[in-house]
Amino acid sequence: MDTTITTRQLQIGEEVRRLRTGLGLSVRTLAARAEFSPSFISQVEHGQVSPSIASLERIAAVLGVTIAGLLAPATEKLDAITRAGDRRRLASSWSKARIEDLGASGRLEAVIITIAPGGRSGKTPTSHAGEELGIVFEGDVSFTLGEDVHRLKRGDSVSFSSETPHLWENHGPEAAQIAIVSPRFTH
Amino acid sequence: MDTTITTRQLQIGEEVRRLRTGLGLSVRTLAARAEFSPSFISQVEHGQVSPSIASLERIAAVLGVTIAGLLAPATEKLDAITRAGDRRRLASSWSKARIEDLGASGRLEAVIITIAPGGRSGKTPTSHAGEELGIVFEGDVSFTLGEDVHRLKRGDSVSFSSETPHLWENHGPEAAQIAIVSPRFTH
DNA sequence: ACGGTCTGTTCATTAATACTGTACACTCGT
DNA sequence: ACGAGTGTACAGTATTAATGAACAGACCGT
Repeated sequence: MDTTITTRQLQIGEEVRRLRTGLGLSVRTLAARAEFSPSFISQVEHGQVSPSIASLERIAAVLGVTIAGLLAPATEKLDAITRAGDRRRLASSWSKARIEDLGASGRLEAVIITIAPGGRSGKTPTSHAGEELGIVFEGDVSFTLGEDVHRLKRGDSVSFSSETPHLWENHGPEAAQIAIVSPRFTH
Repeated sequence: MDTTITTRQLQIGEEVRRLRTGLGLSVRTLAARAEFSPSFISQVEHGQVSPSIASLERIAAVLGVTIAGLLAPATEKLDAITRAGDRRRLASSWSKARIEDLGASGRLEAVIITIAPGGRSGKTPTSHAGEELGIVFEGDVSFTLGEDVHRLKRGDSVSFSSETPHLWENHGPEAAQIAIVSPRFTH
């Protein structure tokens, strides 16, 4: 037989089961709605098969998620509140800035950055994988994105691919704060 | 033959091709590294096959992304700035609240909600698929999450699974603002 | 005790299709 | 004109996804 079971298949299987039981569905009813045999669903949940995208999609549809929802299962530390005065401080290479964690649970990762006057995220714009959404929480900042420099004020937001070279700076006389959120794609 | 081509398969194919050409790889070299035939890679890129998870993972590994990166490809409208006074207003069923778009590009979706005194997100806590990260931008709000009610002030943040019943309320005398970010899993 | 009906799992068999191999058409340097 | 690169088309097969039947256990009412 030699049924090879990979980690990812197990991961998907666990997520399917978690969602199915959460919806109060039995293996048979899920199978019926997705038009599969019950045994197949069981095998999927045990990671014994490597379903095709098309098959997974039919299963995901019944569970009310997209296929990506099955493949990037949320980490467990959800439902957490972080008080403004009680944030975990993160190490950083920024000059004159403090980076604090807003909770990196689930599929999102968020930090809030306090930049002292004259502080910036680096000497030159940086470029890395991923994507970011920034909201200016306090103060005035100048934000370099690619070729352009934007002056952002409280309430302004920016959504960009992290591959575009970017740089945050605080030229103003007072401390500025920006909240930055990015999607997690940890395996 | 009757080769059925689904939208999702095309989507994956386009993403594979985008990543491959971005890395300067030819169909043959990608095939060799992932240990597939060139024709198979071509078929995948054209959405003519529905590869198994295991196969897709081998391809994703060569391309330097996770499988979720292939399945939840970013939408194109990236690198956009939204000014505080220039946000697109969204329709909502909230009472005494204004919901504005912060840009739903890429894999993130963000809104900022202004709740008038006495306003709330609904009569009872709602529960739906997904996940949210909220940051109180202005004012005091009370936030119900499951059984607990939390009083949140400016700068406080909360990260939770949308499946947990939740409700936003503004009991204070002044308008409150919260920014909410969630990962997109739109097909 | 007894059916009856639900639950999920195992495993050999098969029907489907993922994947291959070969052939093709095309562009680019030499 | 050749060789070496590019990507694509298509018929075939070998893999395996998916099935079906039979299984053991839990629960219910009679």
